[in-house]
Amino acid sequence: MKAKSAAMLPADFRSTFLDGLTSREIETVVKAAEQEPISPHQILQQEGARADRLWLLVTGRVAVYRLAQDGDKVFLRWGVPGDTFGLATVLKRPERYVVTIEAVQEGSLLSWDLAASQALVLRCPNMDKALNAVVADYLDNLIDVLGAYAFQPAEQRLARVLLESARQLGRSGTGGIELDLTNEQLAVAAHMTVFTATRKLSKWQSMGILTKRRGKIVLPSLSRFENDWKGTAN
Amino acid sequence: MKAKSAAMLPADFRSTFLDGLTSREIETVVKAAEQEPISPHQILQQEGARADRLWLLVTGRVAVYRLAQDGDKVFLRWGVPGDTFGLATVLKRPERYVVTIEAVQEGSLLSWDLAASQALVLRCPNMDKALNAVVADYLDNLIDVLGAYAFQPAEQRLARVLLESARQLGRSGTGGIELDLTNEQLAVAAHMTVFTATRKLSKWQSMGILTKRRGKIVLPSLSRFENDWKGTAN
DNA sequence: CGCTGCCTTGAGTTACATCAAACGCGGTGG
DNA sequence: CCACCGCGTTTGATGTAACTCAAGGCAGCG
Repeated sequence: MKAKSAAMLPADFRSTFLDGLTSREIETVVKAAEQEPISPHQILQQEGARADRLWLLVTGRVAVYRLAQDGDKVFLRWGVPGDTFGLATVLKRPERYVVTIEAVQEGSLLSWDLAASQALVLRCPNMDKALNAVVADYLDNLIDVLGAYAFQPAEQRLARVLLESARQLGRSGTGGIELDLTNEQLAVAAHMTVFTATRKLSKWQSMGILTKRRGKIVLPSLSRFENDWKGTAN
Repeated sequence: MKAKSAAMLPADFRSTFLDGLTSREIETVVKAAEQEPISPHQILQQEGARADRLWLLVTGRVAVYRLAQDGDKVFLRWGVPGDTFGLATVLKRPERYVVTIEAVQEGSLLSWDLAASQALVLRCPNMDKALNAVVADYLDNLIDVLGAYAFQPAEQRLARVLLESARQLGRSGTGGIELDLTNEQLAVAAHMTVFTATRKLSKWQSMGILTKRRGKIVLPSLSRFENDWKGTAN
């Protein structure tokens, strides 16, 4: 299905990638895209496979991870509307995906196949810069993850994951910011077992700095949670 | 000191960055550079500081790390001749370094200040692509580090560090590949204490799959070590 | 009203960090 | 040539965060 115009994007749509282009270029780019719905558990790209499309998440949520040699998933980040993936398609040779991406919510994406994306790079002088910005952002983000998550105790990792996730996926509802995440999803994102995650979360709940129902977490507020948590001397 | 020509680079010099440019562009770029010697412990850039130069390591070795909030260093990678740093100078706004880099050996670098590097981006049409390639490489590397080092047991991290380091910094000598690294440097790179590193290394030595003197490790060969180590059922 | 899947709790185990202490290589000066 | 010194290294004892496994509770759905 060919996308007819930029009008198909939500009004408040923000994307690092598109922001790097002129509005005329955005028009061109969006017109060349195919739109496609996605559903939970669908694998959108697989590391090692030939990178044959560049794509942009329009709605929904995806998980970006890498497969360890022993087969389990090393979570890297969430993908939210506006995020661009499959950059290997245009900037690596041989073009192979380096990460695996799986949808975790209903949603939709815009995509460009190999030929189309390479043509766009030639046609739009700002494409290189726009891609640069996207890659640089990912790099920054990963350095943060490595520096701040990877070599810190489980509790701090979990707290950070909660904050980041709340920022990206939180809906504000009665009593604070609601997050649709199961203990297991949090555990994966914070790189720990479900058991450890449960214990920390329970502890926090009994301290009154968050509340939780099955499959849902509610933080009073971002700054509130951050302060409360730091105040508990770990 | 202005660099006079590309002739000042070693004959066998390889750089992902320069490889992305035409030979005419390389000429232009190198002519615009300043050359500077570096010595151990010298801080070449500091995270958070204003990014005011783009630079290329010509000879020597540097360590790239990030400072955690509690002040200790989170090692990210070695930098070797041909590696480019300070990319934030041209591709981030506001331009701030995101990592700290420290020299660990005598050597030299070529650098371009803020104005010069931005001018080069405008003058050389392939700069964007060349920078892209560099950033994409770093991203790949970081994903590897995250996936393979960060969430694996200490022994596997150390083995990987040895292999990577040998590849980058190893000299081949009598009896195999020699590495000038202290236990402490290895420990930092593999994110563990010196004690743990010592124990693992001693174990391997007593198994006969490597030898070590003070400040030096000798691996029989890359593939040999890799196989031997895997064969020991961890 | 029972079933299924998420969640919780506890007990046992392990890998690794921490700390204290001593060893020995390799340089330096007598 | 020997005595010394300092730093990189080694070893052991101890503590602990987090994983594993087993079992049971409970929410929400049919």
